[in-house]
Parts: sequence; structure tokens; C-alpha cells
Amino acid sequence: MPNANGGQAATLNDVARLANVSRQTVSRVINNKAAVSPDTEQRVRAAIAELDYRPNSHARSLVTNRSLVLGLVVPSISQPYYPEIARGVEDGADEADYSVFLSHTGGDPARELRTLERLRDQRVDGVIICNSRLDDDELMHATSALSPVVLVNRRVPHASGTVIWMGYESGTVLAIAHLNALGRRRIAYLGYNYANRVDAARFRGYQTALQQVGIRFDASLVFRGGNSFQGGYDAMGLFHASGNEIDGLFASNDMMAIGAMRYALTHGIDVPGELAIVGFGGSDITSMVTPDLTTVSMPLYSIGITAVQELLQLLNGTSEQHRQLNIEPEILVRGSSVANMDPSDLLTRGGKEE
Amino acid sequence: MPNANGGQAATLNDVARLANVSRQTVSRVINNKAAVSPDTEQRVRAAIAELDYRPNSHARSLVTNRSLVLGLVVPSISQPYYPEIARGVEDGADEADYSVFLSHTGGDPARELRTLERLRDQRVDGVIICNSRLDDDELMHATSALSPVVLVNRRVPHASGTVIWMGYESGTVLAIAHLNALGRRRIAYLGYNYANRVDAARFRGYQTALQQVGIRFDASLVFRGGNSFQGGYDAMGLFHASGNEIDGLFASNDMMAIGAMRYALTHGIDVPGELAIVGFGGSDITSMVTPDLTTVSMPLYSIGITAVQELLQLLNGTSEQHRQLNIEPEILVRGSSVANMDPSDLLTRGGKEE
DNA sequence: GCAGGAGCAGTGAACGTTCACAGACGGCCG
DNA sequence: CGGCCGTCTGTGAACGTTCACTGCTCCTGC
Repeated sequence: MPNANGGQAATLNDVARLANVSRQTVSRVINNKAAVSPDTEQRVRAAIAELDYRPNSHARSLVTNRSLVLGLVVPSISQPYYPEIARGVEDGADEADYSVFLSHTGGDPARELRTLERLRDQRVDGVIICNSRLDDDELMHATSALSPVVLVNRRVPHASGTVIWMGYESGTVLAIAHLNALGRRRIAYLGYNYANRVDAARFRGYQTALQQVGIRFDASLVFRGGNSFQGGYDAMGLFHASGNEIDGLFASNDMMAIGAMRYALTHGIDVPGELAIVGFGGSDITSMVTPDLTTVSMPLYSIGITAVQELLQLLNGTSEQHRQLNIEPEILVRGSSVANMDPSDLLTRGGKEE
Repeated sequence: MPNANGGQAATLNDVARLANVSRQTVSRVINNKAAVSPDTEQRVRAAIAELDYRPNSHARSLVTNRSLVLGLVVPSISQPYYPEIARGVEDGADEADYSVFLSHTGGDPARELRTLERLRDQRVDGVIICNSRLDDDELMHATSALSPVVLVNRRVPHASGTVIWMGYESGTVLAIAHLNALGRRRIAYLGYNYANRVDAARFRGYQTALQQVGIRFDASLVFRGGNSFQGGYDAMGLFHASGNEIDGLFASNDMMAIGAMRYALTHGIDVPGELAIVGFGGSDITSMVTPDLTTVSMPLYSIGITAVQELLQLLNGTSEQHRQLNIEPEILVRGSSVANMDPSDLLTRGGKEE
């Protein structure tokens, strides 16, 4: 415990006294703002080291009006997909010497609202909100006191700040086109919640793609289930029991796709022979299942990085507001849609950037 | 923008002026500390609402010496396992009205050190560190200025604060005992880094268990690979090529186990018939692979909750320091070690809480 | 009728920084 | 040799709260 006065952290004044200079001089040294004579600087640094002094960020923020803290709000940190974004945000922030408040809302709008209030209380310098569950008005109001803001997967009318929009629609088109190219014609769509903007965008992509390749939309091939492995498994079971024949399946996310695939495999349906399956998300899991899952992949890590950079640019005015960045996905073709791929070949494909 | 003076957030003084009372009275209302007449309170609340006032937490922290913020440090947020802990921490903190700084270190000790410094700068009220990569001295020194501290999976001599220790050793004993009970005698151990404390603890468990069930330790059945799906796959390949016969395999974590299983399945080794496999971690993925993976499961979410509660108790002195909490794992028996389980039965087992 | 307490409100100082100044000192130029 | 500029350092105020007081009014009890 190199602290001077009984457990309390040393202050600028303590350092100044020890080094026989004024507060301001110490401040100058730690912020290396203005010129300080080498001799003085040396003395100050020695004092800082001796007292193990570190500036109090609260005091600093109070006067500078900047906290060097960002907020990241996600619905659920434990779902695959968000951790990867969070990692990007973390890395981007760390590099710029920012800290990150992580908050997860559990998909509960009330909790999201509470979280945003708290971030405001903490006077964070900016906020990244992923897949907000608030309705337009609430979101507008909550973020108006919270600028700048980067919204991931949510377009809000007249939002100041930047919107990062993932190509859910185009990604789904990719998936359906792939299934069509494989000669599949009866392609089912497995979603989870059409009231959800993201799921709705995918559904639009499904319809668009069908039209493009000249397949008539058949509402009986659209079904839904819970947003999980179990949900996909159960939904597939129900659908199968209905007796509808299909040779292709697109699922809204990887976990549901894997659940559906599991049902198929354990009920004598050959994948991909009889049924080709494509998931959405590009999560790690997809390369660990057998057969590995063809999936539409989003560059999640770099989305996180981009979000932070955009936020920092908004902060120092290097970027204009009202921008929209579109992120385009790619499709990772694997064993759940194309048979007889060399497994060792599969392993090297579809790796994520680090 | 209900703000009064041009974009700047309203302050206590603004509210006081508008409500025609003193700062202190407003303070009393927002902290509902002392008695305030109903009439006055009403006026103050109206003013707060009109100005959309929210207290500045920096100013508050400066004088109260509490920040209502906790720090959570993990090696990697995108690896399965940490998100679940983070979720627990988040939920526990949210309930107590605390915010959480999430920092991930990428397993880099230098970055971990930098992170801890930053948390200290931010004057967080407490820190949870998972699987610290620092050596004892560094960790001791870095945390001495950062109390209270909860250390997950790391025992440090004379650490003030609490240690949460997961039963790596006992969990591994569970796994080996299970394999032995199935009649497996040539049980291999697949690790990733024996210099790693956690991996070393598991290895001790392996040796202990062998001894308990009367199997002679055979060093040629111990091999290692990278800490990932690919690592498990490759290591299994090399081991297989060496011609060593085994009928049971324990892997240090789920991803490696799944990689090894994938290698076995794609190279004509029947799982679990010829080779029974047990992983470690209890991550979600394990129930999504085919066959689903028998795994040693840690109650990660509740560990996160526990860590926060412990921290908060240390904060208000309700818990004594130098405590060690041992978390005991359980084994989830599934298709990779026991064949012919009803798949729908499997689905309902091993689900996580929440 | 007055001491004492309860209920309510306000004042100055403090928390640990940075900011906008101002001052001291020496050297250079005209 | 006087004025001015550059380099270095110090001073008071401010940021937005809470804390420890003090002061006022009104009621109660003896």
C-alpha cells in the first residue's frame, strides 16, 4: 500500500505537495499539455510513482464533460452472435482508450428503457444499441438525450446518429438463390416472429427471391417456432406431421436450423439428400454440427469495430449524422445443402476473422 | 428537447430555481432522504419532469466515493462460457442498480493489466476477474488498489476478497468415473495447455480418478491440441495416426471434444460404440451436435449471479474477506457416451435454467 | 408561558479535477 | 537600454453533487 493518507487514494494535491509544485503543473504533466521543464517533470513523475497516483475520472469528467465511456446495449449477451459484436466493440473501444458499459436487456423493453436512463445518468459519451426492442417513439425519445448513437439493425425515422443495417433481406435472397441453384423448388421458410423487424426483413427476402427465380409463393410452406434449437426442432416436427413435402428449408437463425436438422436426421429424412437446409447467422456452432450447416454469415466482429469507430467519429464531428451503413452478408456453403464435400476441406472454410 | 439552457443537461440548481427551493431540498427529493413537505415535493417533481433532469453520477460519485459501477474482466467474451457468466453478472448487477464495465483481455496479460488500471481510474466499486492470466505478483499488486475483488477460477495467496473456484478436479473425476462405469478402460485425456492452472486441475482430476477406479496411468494416452474445434479435430487426427487404441476420451472443453468427435465420425470410428467421449463446460452447443455430447456442466449463470452478490456483500461488509466458494459441477450424460437414448428424451435434459 | 423537540428548509464547504488567466523570469531585437 | 516575446509556473473559479450545519416555525407537555 504505497498510499500516503490512510487507505485513501492520492490526489493531485498530494502529488503537488510532494513534488513542491502547484496542482496545475501536475495536471500538465499527466496530460502532457503545455511545456514543463524537464527538471520539474522528473520531480512530478517521481511523486506520482511514489504515491501510486491515478487521476480520478469522475472529477475529470465533471469538468471536461467527457467520460471516455461508451455504452453497448444488446438484447441478450448469451446468444451466439452478440458476444462476437461485443468483442468487436470492446476491441475498438480499448484501442481508443474508452471503456464500455455492457448492458443486456433480456429483450424486455422496460429494462431497455431503464438501461438507457442509467447510461444517461453515467453521462456516457455515446451509445451503441443492437436490435432495440423499443417502439419508434420510445426509442426516439430515449436516445434524444443520449447522443451520439449508433443503432444496429434498427432504422428509426429522423434518428440523429448512424444506423448500421445488416442485409437481412439480401442475405436471405442469397440463401434462397442457393437452394434454387441446387434444383430445390419446394423451399420452406422457418421464422420465429414476423412482428420482429429483422425476421420480417428476412421474410421479405424470401418472397423477393422466390419471385426472382420464378417460384410461386406458397403460404403453406411458411411456418414458425421458438427462437432456439428446441424451437426449431419442435416446429419442424409439427410441420413434418402436417404432411407437406419440401426439399429445401431456410431457417431464420442457426440454432433453429440446427434444431430442424436434428429433427430431420432423427426421423429418417436425409440431409442434404432429401432436404437441403440453410441457416442464418454464421455462428461458430454451424461448423461443429454434422453435417455442418450452410449459413448466411454476417461479419459480426467487424460490425462491432465499425460501430465504435463510427461513434468516435460522430463524437469529434468527423462523420456526419443520419448516415446508414449497409453490411452485406455472404453465404457459407457447407454439408447441410451440398453433399459429399471433403470434410477436411470443410474445416478450413468459413473460419471467422480473428 | 425539454432542456432549458441550450442543449446542456439541467442541473440541480436549475431544478431548484424553477421550483423555488434550495439545491439541498431537491437533493432530498431525488434521494428521498429526509422529510420534505408534500407540497414542496410536488413542486420539485414537477420541475424535474419539466427540465427532464437526471442527476450527474460523476458529481455524485465525486463526493460520495461510490460509483455504483462494477468491473467484469474476462479473457474472451466470444468464447462460449463467458457470455453466460456475463449474463449472470449483468442480471445480478442490474437488480442492485449497478452498471457493469465489461472488459475482455484477449488472454493478453499486458492488456489485462491495462484494463485493471482503467477500472481503477474509473473508481469502480468492485471487480470480478475471471481466469486471470496475470502471475501471482502482478495480480496481487494490481488488485491491491482495487477492492473488493472477486476472483473466479484463480486462487491467489492472501488475496483480499473472495475466490470462486469451480470444481475442475472433481468434475473431471466425475467424467472419468462415468467412462469407467461404462466399462471403458483405455481412457485418453485431451488437454490444451498444462501450464494453465485450470487445465492442470483437470489433469489432476484425471489422474486421481484413474487411481480411484484402479486403472494404471498411461502417459501415452495423454495428448493435447489447440483450444478450439479445429484444435480438437487436428489433435485427434494425430493421436489416431499414432495407432494408440482407446475406448474412452475426455477432452478439456466442449469445443475440443466436438472437434475430436467430428474426426472420429468422419474416419469410421463409431461414437459412442467404439469410442465414448465426454467434454467439459456444459455449453449450449453440446446439445446441438449429433450425437449430443456428454459433458461436465458448470452452473455458469448462477456463478455470475453469485459473484455479484458476493461483491456487493463485501462492499457493505456483510461478508468477510478471504472466503472461498467452491462450485460443484454435474455431469450431463448424453449420446456421445451412451447409445440409444431416446432423442426427444435428450432434448428435455440438460437444459439451462432461465 | 416557556423549554424542548419535531418537521421542514437553506448555507457554506468539500470532493478532485481542468480552464482561463495572470505573473515571473530571461533573452533577444531595435 | 527599454520593450516585447517565449517559456515556465501559479491562482482562483468552476463543474454538479452531498454533507454537516444552522435556522425557522409550530406543537407539545409540564
